[in-house]
Order: sequence, then structure tokens, then C-alpha cells
Amino acid sequence: MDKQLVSPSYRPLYEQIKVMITQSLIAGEWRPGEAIPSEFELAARYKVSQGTVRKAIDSLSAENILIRRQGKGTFVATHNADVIKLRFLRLTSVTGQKELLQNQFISCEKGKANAYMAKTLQIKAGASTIEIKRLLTFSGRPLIYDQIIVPAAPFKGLKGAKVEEWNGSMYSMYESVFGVRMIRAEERLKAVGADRETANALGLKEGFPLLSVERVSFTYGDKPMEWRLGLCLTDDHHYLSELE
Amino acid sequence: MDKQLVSPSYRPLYEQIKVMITQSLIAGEWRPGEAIPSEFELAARYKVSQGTVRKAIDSLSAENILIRRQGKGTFVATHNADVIKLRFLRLTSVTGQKELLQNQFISCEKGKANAYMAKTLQIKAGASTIEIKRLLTFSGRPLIYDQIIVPAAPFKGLKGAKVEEWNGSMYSMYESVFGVRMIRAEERLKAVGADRETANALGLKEGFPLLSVERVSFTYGDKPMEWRLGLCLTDDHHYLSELE
DNA sequence: GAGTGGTCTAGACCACCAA
DNA sequence: TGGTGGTCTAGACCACTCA
Repeated sequence: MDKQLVSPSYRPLYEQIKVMITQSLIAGEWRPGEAIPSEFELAARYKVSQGTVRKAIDSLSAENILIRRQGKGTFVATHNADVIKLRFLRLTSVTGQKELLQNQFISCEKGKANAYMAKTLQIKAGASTIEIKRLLTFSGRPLIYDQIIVPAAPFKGLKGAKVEEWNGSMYSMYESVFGVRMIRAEERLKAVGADRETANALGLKEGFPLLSVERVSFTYGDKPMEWRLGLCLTDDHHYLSELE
Repeated sequence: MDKQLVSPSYRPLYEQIKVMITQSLIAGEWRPGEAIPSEFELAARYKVSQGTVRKAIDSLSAENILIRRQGKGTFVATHNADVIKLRFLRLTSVTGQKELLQNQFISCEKGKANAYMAKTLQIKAGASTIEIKRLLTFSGRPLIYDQIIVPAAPFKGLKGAKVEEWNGSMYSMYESVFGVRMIRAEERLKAVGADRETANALGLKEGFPLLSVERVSFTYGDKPMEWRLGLCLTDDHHYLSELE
């Protein structure tokens, strides 16, 4: 039996505060990049001590959902700000730098979720999706062949034109145009041989070893909102993972 | 100029406590798996409040250096305990399970650090090293061809015999036999084609795509103590990375 | 029941930032 | 100079573990 069900429904106060703050974030009361009320104001609103609000904010800050800045305030995390750009990018050149990649869109089409995609994105099988393919290049050299699938419903109006004219990361667009904020992602990595399509796109021979990065991104409440498959050339770059 | 040098040398109390606790760990005052003194005892020892000790322990706990257990005490993290075994293993089968791998040693020889290894392990070029090769298999099938290099000095007496008779992870052995505790690691991933040696070891054709995982492990004080290169077959397995 | 870590409070003071 | 987050304290009470 689930332990949660037998144990009494004890939840620390600061976790409840955390939930309430998260709900305000979902409702859009505070938008990405904006400051939330000060710890004292929130303490007054929720009728708890400042220390308890602090602990809730500490936790959200550790999850990169809020950003604290001493002397200034606490801000809603965003994928727009220059400093946090490429928050989810783990691929770095052998010199150690994370550099800006050039974005070249190949296609943007409507699709329908197959069984796997339905399960992954928690939508109904056959539900409408939007499928994007693009090529990311570095210094003129193709580096990643990316396939992106999102459910159509939350991204109504996302079309090729919209995608092509956007100058920034996909996450930044999701956030600014559709109000969908990604807060977490899971990546599954494998080594694969390039298939014909990818080999052509990247200018390689079929079977050339590529790093396959399958990513699922989640918005508030651990709701999956994007599936992505990136096939990466890793002769000049590597994927950095820190273990603790 | 380094910001640390111009700003006053202000360090919060709890960080100083953290350093003192870490020093006790290095000195071996509390051994892996053992409990450290209670928060009140430490508060008395360091002449600070319990809350300040708590904050220091919180931080070490977040870094997986200490483990808190409500009602029992705070314990020194170990690679021996069953529950924390495979702490650094990110490779999971497609079914999602982390399973025990069989260990088959191939060789264990003395070597000398080349320029790259010297830089990586922060030892002198030409310093003595120990080089181990092994094969990790899962359900009888070769999965990872592993090459491990450690500086000879801290691992005096590490020989083939010792390695082969040890029944557990390398980290568990480092800890139990040599008192070297790894607390952190960095991994750099690439996709590569199998070379002849690896292809033979894993029973593949040359050029077969493999996930190359280069790992450097650190002990207290961010001192690098092990270099490792694992070449992994990823048709049935994948490497899981969580992004926040 | 005694001892441990976990939560919560209230208040003081410090470091940082902007106006 | 006033407001923000960051630190530190002291004390109360709660939840968990084990003898």
C-alpha cells in the first residue's frame, strides 16, 4: 500500500506555502522575469512567519523556479534573460564554452500522437501535435539535427512562420508567446549510427556515431509539454553531466 | 581582478562550520556510515546556535556528503551501503531499472601519467599511476568496457589480486581499503565508433556506435582522484540526465 | 520516555542595492 | 536612506526511532 495513504496527512507549513506560490505562478499573477512580493508581504498574506515563507522560497529557488537577488528581491525564473539562456543545454565545445548556436528551420507540420508520444506527453492517442525539424549549426557547421513534438492544444497558432521569425530559444518562445514555462527536463542518452535522413542533414555518412538525446520537458506540476530528439555530432563537442 | 580579493573577507558562520565539519571528515574523526555528533553537541563544540549548525549540515546533506535521518542522527555518506550503491551510475536499462552489473577484470598494471592525465589528476607528468581495465556485463552480455586510472600514491598496494577479490564497487573499495571517499564526479559524454580493442572486448564490429563516458571523480576539497573511460553499449540501455 | 532531526516563530542585525 | 534578501539566535513544539 502507498505509504502516503496510511500515514497521517501531515504536510509542513512551508510546503503548503510552496504550493500556494506555485499556484500564483501558474495563474500568472507574477510573470517571468518579474519580482514576486517581498518575504514580509508574503508572510502577511499567508499569515505565517517570514522564516516559513523563506523556507518555501528557498526550496523553489533550489529548483530554479524562483531566483533570489540580495538587496533586490525574488524573481520568477525565465528562459529569456541572457544570463539564464541555454539553461538546459549541456553540450559544450571541447574548449569548455557554451556558445550560441545558429538555428535553421527545416519543417513545421501538424501530426497526430502515436501511442508512445501520447504516453510521453500525457495526451490521447491520435491527438493533434505539432512537429518541427531544425538544424543547429555552430560556426557554419551542422551540429545537431533536432526533431521537436509538442501537443497542439497549448500551442495554438504555432506555425512555421511564427517559428522562423522567432529569434531565440524555443523555451523563450513558449514562454513569451504561449505562456508555457518549462521548469524541468529529463534526457535519455544513447549512441546511435546516423540514419539516411540525419546523415544527409548533417553532411555525414550513414552509420556515423551520433549522440542521441531524447528530452522530455515539464511545466509546473510536472506536466510534460515537449518531446525532443536531438542527434548530435560529438567530435568537437561533449555533453557535460555533473554527479553528486 | 578576482572579486573575492577586492571584497571584504566576509564568510557566513555556517560556512565556517561547514569547513570545520569537512576537516573532521578528512581527518577521519567520523568514518563513512557512522553517525556524527548531534546538532546540539556540535553547536556546543563550535559555540554557535543549533540553527547555524543545522544550516551547515543542510548544505553538506544537499551535497550528499552527509545523510540525515530523522529520529536517528546524521551519518557520513558511504558508497558501501546497499541503498546508496551505484550512486554515480546513470546508466539504466530501457525498463528503467538500475541493475547490478557483473565485474570481470582484464588487467591491472603500473603506468606513468602523460601530460593529459597529469593535468586531469593534478599530479606530476610521469608520476606513477595504476591502470585497470575491466568488462562490466549484464545478464551475461558485455555492456561496458572500462578503463580506470588512479594515481599510485594514495592507492599503494592496489594490485590485480586485491582488485579481483573485491566484491563491490570500486568506490566502495577505495573507501574501505584506502580511506579515499569520492564525493563528486564530472562526466563528459560523446558518441564514438568502437575501436578494435573495444570491439573485441564487447563482441562487436569495429565502428559500432558506443557511448563514451569520461569521468573524473573528486574527493574532499575537489581533489581529483580517479579518471575513468567507459565505453557503453546503449542499444538496451540509456544514460539518464535530469535537468533543472 | 529519552534523544534525534524537523518545523515554526519572533526578533536582531548584516550585506547589498537603488534612488 | 529605506527596502530587500541573508545570517544568527533562542526557544517552543512536533515527528520519528529505539530501547
